[in-house]
Amino acid sequence: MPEGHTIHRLAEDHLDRFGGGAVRVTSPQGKFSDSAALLDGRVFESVDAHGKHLFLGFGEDTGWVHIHLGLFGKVAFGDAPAPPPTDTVRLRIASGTAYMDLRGPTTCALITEPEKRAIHDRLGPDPLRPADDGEKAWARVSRSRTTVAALLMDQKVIAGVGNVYRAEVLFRHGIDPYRAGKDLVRREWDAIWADLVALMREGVRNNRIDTVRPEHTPEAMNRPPRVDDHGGEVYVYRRAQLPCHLCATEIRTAPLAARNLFWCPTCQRN
DNA sequence: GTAGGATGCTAAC
DNA sequence: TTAGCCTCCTACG
Repeated sequence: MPEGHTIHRLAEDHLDRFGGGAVRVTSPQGKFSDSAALLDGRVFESVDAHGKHLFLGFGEDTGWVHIHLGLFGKVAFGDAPAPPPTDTVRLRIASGTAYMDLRGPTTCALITEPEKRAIHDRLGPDPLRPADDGEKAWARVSRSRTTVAALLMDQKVIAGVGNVYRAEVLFRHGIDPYRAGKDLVRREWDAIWADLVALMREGVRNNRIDTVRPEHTPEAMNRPPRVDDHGGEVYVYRRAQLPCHLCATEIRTAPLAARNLFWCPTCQRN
């Protein structure tokens, strides 16, 4: 379930469980064995998250574990004692009280501080990083002929937004996903950025994506709650052919930048 | 049992 | 633009 909120939540959860203590590090599946051996027994010092990239810090001399979950990567936490790992566990970190298993990541690698910096440098501002703001993103969006739906998925433009947040934030602002970035006005972008900050912070808090306003919840509208493994309450994501919560128009879907875009053709005409 | 899809991204053409 | 990567789960025979 990896959009930016998941990664920032994982950073917090790792720090809570392992921060400041020595940990056992293994790679039952084998692909991270050499680095795991290097890290085993060291102190878990710090965490960082930028967009969909997670960094686990083991100190200046040792470096960072760089994790990117990709589409199917998953982290599972549990209490000690850790059970025998299954053979798909790429990385296991364990302390006296807790363990975590990482499966199926696109990236799990031990990197240096300069390598970490290079990753930050190629990522755009992240609505979940307190020091970031939408200014640099606006500079790119406002000059681009690319559709706003594609720009929101471009991690060089804005880091952490994925297919759910892109669809939902465009719906919440009534914006036609196919508009070119350069046709947006400043006020629209500022509103999108501010909304992403709020939505994604709530996503970190709840560990899932909810985007419907209080007046549009299932209880408020007297409709059944969403039944979907994704879990959250949303307006359009994966609701193709279902009626829009606000206007009852059929939600549409189409591939855009190799992913399925969802939108309401009636509500999103701006 | 098999196929296909999923909240992602990159390298190669 | 496409294939490829990595895992898990559902739908369909």
